[in-house]
Amino acid sequence: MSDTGVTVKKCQDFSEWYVEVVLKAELADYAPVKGCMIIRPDAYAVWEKIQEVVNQKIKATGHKNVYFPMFIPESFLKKEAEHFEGFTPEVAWITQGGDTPLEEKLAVRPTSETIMYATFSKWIRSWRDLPLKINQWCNIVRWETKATKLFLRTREFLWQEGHTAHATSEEAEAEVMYALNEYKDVIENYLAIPVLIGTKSDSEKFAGALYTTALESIMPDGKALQMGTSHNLGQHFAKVFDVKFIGEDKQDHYVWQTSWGITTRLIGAMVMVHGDDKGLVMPPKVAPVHVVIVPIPFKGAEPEVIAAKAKEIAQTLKAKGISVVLDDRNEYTPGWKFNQWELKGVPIRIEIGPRDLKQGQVVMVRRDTCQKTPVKEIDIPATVEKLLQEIQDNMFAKAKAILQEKTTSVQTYEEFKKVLEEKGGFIKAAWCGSPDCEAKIKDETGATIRVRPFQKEEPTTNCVVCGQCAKETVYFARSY
RNA sequence: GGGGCCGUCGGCUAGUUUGGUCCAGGCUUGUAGCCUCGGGCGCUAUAGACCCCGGUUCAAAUCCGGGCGGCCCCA
Repeated sequence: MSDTGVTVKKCQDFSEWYVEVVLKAELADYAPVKGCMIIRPDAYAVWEKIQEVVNQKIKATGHKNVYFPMFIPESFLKKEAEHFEGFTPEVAWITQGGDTPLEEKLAVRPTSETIMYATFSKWIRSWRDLPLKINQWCNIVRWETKATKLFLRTREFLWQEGHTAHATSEEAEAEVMYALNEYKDVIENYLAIPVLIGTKSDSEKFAGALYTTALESIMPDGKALQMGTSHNLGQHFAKVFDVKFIGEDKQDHYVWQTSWGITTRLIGAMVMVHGDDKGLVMPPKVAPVHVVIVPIPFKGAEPEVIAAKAKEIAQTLKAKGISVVLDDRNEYTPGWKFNQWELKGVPIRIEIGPRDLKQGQVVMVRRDTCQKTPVKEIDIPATVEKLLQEIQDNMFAKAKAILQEKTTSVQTYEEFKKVLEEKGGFIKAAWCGSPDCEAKIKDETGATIRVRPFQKEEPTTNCVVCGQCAKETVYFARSY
C-alpha cells in the first residue's frame, strides 16, 4: 500500500494524525513564512459555506458588511489601556515604507475595534443613527511565538468580526446573545460540533471588554477549543474614542458596544472532531462535494453504457441542487478512487458497475459509517437527500456522545488532578470565584476555566481549590 | 517561557555513528503508454533531491557554528 493515505491511527498519535489529514486531504499547506498557512480550495470552500450561512443570518437582522484598513496607527491601539496591554505582545508592526521610516508605526490589525470605533465617532450623531451594526470578513495577524498548528494556531488567519453600537445597555446585551446563539446554530447544525456556552472568567475575557461570552468544544484528545466569542464592550471604547449620541432626551450619551467573531479555526475543529483513520469526514451541510460517482468499467462489453448511466445519475442529482463529482478518470482504478474520496471526506459515494447496471441499481456508501447499500436507480435522488440528513444528524450525535463522555464532575482537587491527567476533557468543579484559585489551578495543572455556563448548576461542594464557599460550577480544561 | 526530536527527488525513506565506494540507492508519486480496472492491481519507458549561509578538510549529505523551518512534551 502506498502512503498517500493517512498512516497513523487517530487514537494512537492524534497530533500526527491531524497534520497528515490536513495535508493529505489537501485542506492546507505550510507557507514559506513561519507560522503561516496556505488554505487550499477544499478548506476554502468550507469557509465560503460558513460565510454564506453567517452572512445570510446577520443580513437578515440588519447587519451590513464593510471593510476597514488592515493598518492601525499605534496611537489608536493605545487609547484603551487594557486592550493595548492585552494585544501588544503579539502585534506585528510596520515601521518603514520603502526606504522611509514611518513617523508613527502601524499595527497590522490583531482585531479592528480601535480603528472602527474611531470612525464610529464620526458616523454616530443622534439616537437616529443607532443601532449601528456592521461586520467585516478579513484576515488578521497575531504574531504568535508558539508552535504552528494548521488552522488552530497560525500567525495570520481569516475571520469575521461583527461590531455594533447601541443606545442602551440592554440592547447591547441582547446583541451579544444574538451573535452567540447564531454561532451555536452554525457550529452545531452545520459543522455538527456540539458546544458549551457561557461567559469567560475575568482573566480569560477579551482585553477591554466588560465581559466575554464564548462557545467551547472538546477535541478527541481531551483538549478544549474555543469556537467563537461574543463580547459586551460596555462603554469602555465609547469613552476613549468619544462615540457619543444625542438621545431623545436631548442629552449626550456614550454608546454601548459589542463585538463578536468566528475564525477559520472552526475548520480545524471540524477535522479533529469528525475525522477517522481513513481521513476527513465532512458534515454534509458544509461539504463542497456531497456525492462522488465512481463508475466501475465494464468488463468485455461497452464501457460507454456505464459511463452514460453515471453521467445521467450525476445530472439528475445536480438538478436537485446536490453537489456531485463524476470521477471518470481512467488513469486510476476504482479502488484507488474509493480511498482518495474517503480521505477527502465526501459524505456519499455512488458506485456503478456492470452488476448494478443489470439490476437497475447502484451501490451507495456513506462516509460516516462506511456502510454499503444497494439502491434502485429510481430511488437515488430521494435516498441521497435522506442520507445526507442522516449523516449530518449521526455526526452530531456521535460528537455529542464524545462531549458527554469527556465531561467529568469532580468533588476534590485531588480528583481534579487525577481526571485531568488520566482522561482530560472538561472538568466540572465548584469555584469560589476568586482569581487566585483560578491562577493556582492554571499554574499547577495547566487547566483554565473554559466557561461559566449559562445553565447554572448549584455547587455541591466548596471551592475545589481553597475549600471556601463555592459560588458556581464551572468547566475547566486544558486548551488549544 | 523551558526541555527534547527532526530537515535527502512532490511524498516516505537508505546513506550520517566511522568524511572518500554517492555527479546520492529504494519505494511511492508525476509524465507517456499498456492493462475486462468491483478497495490504493500489474507491466514498460522517462523525470525528479542532500533546507540556507559560513567553517574545518585533499575531500562534506556526513563533522563544527549560525540561520530558517517543522514536530512533540512541560508551563
